[in-house]
Parts: sequence; C-alpha cells; structure tokens
Amino acid sequence: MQTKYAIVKQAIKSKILDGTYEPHAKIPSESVMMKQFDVSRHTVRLAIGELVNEGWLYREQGAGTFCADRSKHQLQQNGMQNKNIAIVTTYISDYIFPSIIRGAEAFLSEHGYNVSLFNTDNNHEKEREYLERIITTGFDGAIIEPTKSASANPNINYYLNLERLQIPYIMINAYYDALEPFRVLVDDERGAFLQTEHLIQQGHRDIVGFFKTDDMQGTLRMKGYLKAHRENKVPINPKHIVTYKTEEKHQKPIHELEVLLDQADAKPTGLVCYNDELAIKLLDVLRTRDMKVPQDMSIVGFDNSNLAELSEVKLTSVEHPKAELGRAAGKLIIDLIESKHGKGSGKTIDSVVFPTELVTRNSTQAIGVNRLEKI
Amino acid sequence: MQTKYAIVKQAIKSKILDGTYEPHAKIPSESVMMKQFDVSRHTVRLAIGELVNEGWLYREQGAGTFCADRSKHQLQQNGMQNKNIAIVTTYISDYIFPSIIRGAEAFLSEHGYNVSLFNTDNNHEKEREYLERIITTGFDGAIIEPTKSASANPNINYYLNLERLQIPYIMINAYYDALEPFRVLVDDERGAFLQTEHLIQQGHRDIVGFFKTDDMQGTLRMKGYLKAHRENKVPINPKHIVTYKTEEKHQKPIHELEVLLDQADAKPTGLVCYNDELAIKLLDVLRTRDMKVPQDMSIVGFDNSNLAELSEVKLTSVEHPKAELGRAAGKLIIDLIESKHGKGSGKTIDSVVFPTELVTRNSTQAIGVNRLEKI
DNA sequence: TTCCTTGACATGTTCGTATAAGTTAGCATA
DNA sequence: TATGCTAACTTATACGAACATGTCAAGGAA
Repeated sequence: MQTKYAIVKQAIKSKILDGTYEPHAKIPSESVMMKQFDVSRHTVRLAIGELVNEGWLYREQGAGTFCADRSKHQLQQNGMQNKNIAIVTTYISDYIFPSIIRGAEAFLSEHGYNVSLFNTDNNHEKEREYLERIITTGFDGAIIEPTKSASANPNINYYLNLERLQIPYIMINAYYDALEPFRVLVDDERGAFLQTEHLIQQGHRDIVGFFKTDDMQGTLRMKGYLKAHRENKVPINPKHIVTYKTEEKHQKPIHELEVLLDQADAKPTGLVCYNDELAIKLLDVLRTRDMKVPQDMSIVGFDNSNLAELSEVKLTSVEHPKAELGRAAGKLIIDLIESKHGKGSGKTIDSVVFPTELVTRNSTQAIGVNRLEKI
Repeated sequence: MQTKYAIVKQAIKSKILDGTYEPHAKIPSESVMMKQFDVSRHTVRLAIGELVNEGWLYREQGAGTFCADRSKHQLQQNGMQNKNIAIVTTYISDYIFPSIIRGAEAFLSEHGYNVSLFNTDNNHEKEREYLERIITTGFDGAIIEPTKSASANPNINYYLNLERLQIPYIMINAYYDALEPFRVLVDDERGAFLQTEHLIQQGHRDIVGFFKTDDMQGTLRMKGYLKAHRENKVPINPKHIVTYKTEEKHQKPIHELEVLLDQADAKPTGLVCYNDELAIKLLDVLRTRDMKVPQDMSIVGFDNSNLAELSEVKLTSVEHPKAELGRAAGKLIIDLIESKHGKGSGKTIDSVVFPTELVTRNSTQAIGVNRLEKI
C-alpha cells in the first residue's frame, strides 16, 4: 500500500476497526478529510468508494457517509466456520518461542481448534495489522504476546474493540497493565531474585545484571535482581546494571561487558543474564579472553533453554515452563471461548503465574573455590 | 438512469449481454469511448469502474479492459472469502523448522494470507487428521512437509483428493515420489557429497556416516556419502554407515559411535552427520572421552543451523537456506493458487531445488596435521 | 404552533489536465 | 534465429474546478 488513496483507505478502515467510528455514526465529510490528509477530494472519494463497495461504509447523499454495522453479517460473510485461534508473538522462530507455540498448538489441536500464526517482529505497526486481521477474519480467540510490553501500547483501542466484539484474548509472557487481561506468565521477578541470590550466597559481591528493558519481563527481572541485593544487604554498584533494547541485543551487552572487564576496580565475578541466549553470547566473550567459567566468572542464564546444555559449559539457569506455558495458554483461551457460549459456566477462569526455580549446573561456583584454585 | 455515466454503463452492459463483447475479449479503450460517447475520460472510468465492481469486466493495466467470464463467477463466490494457507510440518518447534516456517509466514503475511500451523509429530495418523481438516475447513492451499518420507504414504488418497478438489499443495524438504508434487527442496545428495569429499580431500579414509533413514533427506544424504567415496575411489567399510530412525535419534547414533571408538581396528577419524543437532550430540560423546575436535576427530554437520556456532567448537556444516526455503515455498503456493484463478496465467510455475555449499569452520582438519601433532 | 423558506453543508456528477506505470509489438542488434 | 530495447498505447493515480442535487436545521411567515 503506497498510493495515497490506499493510505487514506487504510486510515479510515483502522478507525472503523479500532472502534473510533461506531456503527451508524457519521464519519468526517469529504472536505474535512481533504484537509486532514492533504489530498484532493478525488482521492478521498476513491478511498471511501472502495470501502463502500466492500461494505464498511454507506453514503447518503446530502447527509454524509456512515459506518456500516457489520456485526449482523460478520458470521455469515466469513467462511471460517470452524474453530480458529490466532497466536500473535514477537519472534516465532527464535529461542524458546517455538516451544511455547508448540505447546499451545498441541493442546488446541487436540481440542479441534486450528491455530494461525502471526509474527510481529516486536513492531507495533505489524501488531496493529494483525489485530485488524483477527477482527475482520472472525477468529474465535487470540493468544497474544505483547509487543514492547514495557511501554504504553498505541493499539489499545483494538484490544478494547476485541472486548466489545466479544472475541476473547489472553496475553502470555507479559501484558499491558491498563487492559488487565487474562494472562499466562512466568514469575520473572522471583526468577531473577533466585539467579542473583544464588550468586550472592556463593560469596559473589560484584554481580553484573544484563536486562532487556523494553519488555515487561526485563524490567521485572531487574526488579528481582535489585531485591536480592537489598534483602541480602549487598550494596549495588550502579555500573553493574546493564540495560538494553531489543535492537541493541547483539552489540550493547557484549560491549558493556568488555568495558567492565577492562576496568581496574570492582571487577565482576558473576553475571546475571536476561536469558540463556545472552549468556551464551557473553560466554563467547569470556572465551576470547581466556577466562574460564566457572573458575574465573560465574554466569546464570534464564529460561533453561536447549542452549543451556549445548556448550561445553552447562549453564545454571532459571526454569521456564515453555511448552507447559503454551498448553496453559491454550487451555485458558478455550475456557474463555466456551464460557462465552455458556458451556462451562461453572468453571472459575483465572490467569496463571508459573513459579520459577533454579536449575544448577556448572557455570556457577562459590567464590571461595575460585580463590583456592588461584593459590 | 439519466446521468451520463449511467448511460455509458448501460451501453457497455448491453453489448456484453448481447454478445458483442465476448468473454475475455478486449473492449474499446477509455480514450475511444470518450470520443464515442462525447464525454470525459473520468465519466467513462466511472461507468467501467462500476461494471468492474459488479464483476462484468476486469481491467489489466497496460493491456486494456476485458469482458469477464461470468460462467466461472459462481465458483469464486463459494470458496474465496479469506485467504488461508495451512503449513503441515513434522516438528514445528525443533531445530531449523521454526526458521523455515518463519520464512513462509513472512512472505504469506505480506501477501495477505493467514497461516495456520499443524504439527504431525512425524505421525501418519495425525497427518491424515490434518489433511481431513484442510479439506473440510476450506483452506486455499497447503505447504506440507511429508511424514516419514522414505516410506510409502498411507494417506495418498487424501492428497489425490486435494488435487480433485483443486486445492493446491506443495511439499518441502522431501516429497512422496508417486505424487510428483510441486516441491521446494535442498540438494541433499550433493550436500552430503560435499561433506564427505571435504573429509576425503583432507586425507581422511575412515569416515563414519550417520543417517536418519526414515525420511527422504537421510536416504539421499547417504547416497551422497557413498557417491563421494566411489568417485574418489575410497573403499567403504560397511561398519562405518550408521542408520537410525526418528525414534532412535537420542540413543542409537551415540551408542554406535561409542562401539566404533572402542574397537581396535579401522578407528574413524571423521564423522559425517545427518545434521548439526546430531553433530552436537556426538561432540559431547567425544568430550567425555577427552578426544579433541578437530585434532583427534573431524566432524561435519548439515544445515548450518544456529547450533553450529554456539559451542566452543564451531562446526563445519552444509548451508541450508531455511528462511529462503520457506519464502520460496510461500511464493510457489501463492503462484499456484493465483494461477488457478487465472490471474497469473502467463507465469511458469516450477519446483525449486536449492544448491548446497559447504561452510568451513574449525571442526575439521587435514589428517596430516593430526599426525604431526601426535609425533 | 405549524409550515415554509433558505442557507450551510453533504454527496453526486462532470469536465479538464498531468504524470506514473505496465504491456506489447516491432525494430535493431548480436 | 534469438535477444534486448524502444516507442506507442493502455490503465492507474492524482490534482483542480465547477455545478447539481439531496439533507437538515434555523428562523421567519402563516
């Protein structure tokens, strides 16, 4: 879509889908749109004309153009009679996401639902596009991993419109606080608390924490890291907190670690990592400097992914239920859909928070042992 | 009807109905009509535009406007409401499959298709269940990774039924020979040939090949392994071919390697692996025996997955296009769907075979170096 | 109060013009 | 003969202007 009329058309359609224009409400006149979009009337008419043809709007000469009421026809118009559920995630092919999706797919398939996948690349624009598609295609429910969950979401109207249209949705891994959605999560704060306390109990004092802070998980994990220090009365060196955004994940943490290793004072002896993916990357940095893990440095990962056991250094990590989380999400969305139809009215439906526990392997070591070996 | 564009519209419609304009015949160009009816081009376009919307005509930029074939119009109304494509794979969450799916999802999403996922767990029963679902739900096309592609498929009737119902499908990674489907593949035989020849050229003679032989890829890769020996006139020790089935992948190859390492004669110096996943597992076996890679043993993987660079030993491996393969599959199925509706009738549609190449890293070494270091 | 006029504003129709982009046939080149 | 390029023709997009026609509510006339 790069033509002007297509842009105008999309803008109008979006406002219909996110509920700005309610059924039978009048939309701005052609001349108003002309100024708004800075295009000629012809272009506006072309855009509106197509939307009228597609049934989104209707015109009344002399009165204006109005939003059509699609709710009555929606069921018949869209051919998907069967049970369909959309899964919207940030990165379907990376890291632990395939396992989560697999868990949900398995459960939903068993119960006769088709699963459609949408990948946002952590991009709000794409998220919006897919929410539009979910509304127009007539899905029965959606499992959504929020995009950039630490910041406010510009698509909040779409979620509210989902509620108005009675399409159940749940969020996994994180959620937008303002919506208070049903959700399936891991106890991230507690997980990071365990990561950090594990190192503190082994005598580490200079512990660097690496956190991706554009999503909710990262900020909660940072909170857990801080809490572990506070409760154990270990002072925190502000330099030892490294935050980064998704776009920076390939460079910034690596660079920051190298800076920290180069400095003379308060050299870190332990690393708390946002996830295993990062831990493996940092491991590579240490390898190039001939630092041995765990003798010279302890590392704790998060998610207990398959990466944790692949390398010669098996990572101590925090368990992430992955497939079970996916299953739980599948179960929750089905419960919501069926309770909507009054089938399982007796059930209590609740969000799920998985507890976390530490899986100890050989990437961490008490700091005393470290010293003994050096002597 | 007294407006000018209505008069023009009616005049054109009459000529369609009385047969002056036959189906697929070109109608006079806009500029000709301008003169004929003595109206502006805009008026002509308005008249034609409405007829296009009503399905009487279709326009092709650069070529002209043509009379539609109304006889086929009814078919389209039944099937084509939403654009839905099914992807059926053996293991959606493991290894390189997420990347392949991601590639296909990206391409299909860009082109307005919804992607539904089905996971067979390499199980014919499940495959059958999903094929039924694809037929009954009314998908527009399917991308299928065949289950146990080395053996005959009990669901062949379902595939034939797809053809009868004119639901296009393609196969990826492997295919059932009897069906001769459109397909997107990697040149597996050539890939394994490169793996093996690489070791032979470095002086290795006792090369063990590990192949999963319940799918087509494994049998083709074994063929490439044999061919490389034959063409380079290196005799093959039958003990040095290890075959296994999917269910055995966690035990049998590991066990067989240990047996081979324990025996006295013809000790292997190189390992050709079915894929990187196996290579990493075998690497762990060598670690427990304190054998060093590549000094004591050379290993070649297949697929150039992300596993290849994670460990301290970076794997030499054969490139697998993964995401590009997914994209190509997406493109192929869209071409098939659209050619069915007569849109891109001119295109030539063909299966795709990606060439393979070896990516050399430090898991392989010339055998001469090996001996020198030992002395 | 009721009815009618009227002006503001909405969409509907029609003209004109310009540039962009895709298709095709035929010409020129190898 | 085959290939590549160009020119001519087609529809696609976009701007601007003018006038027609239908709606509606405010305000004056009956």
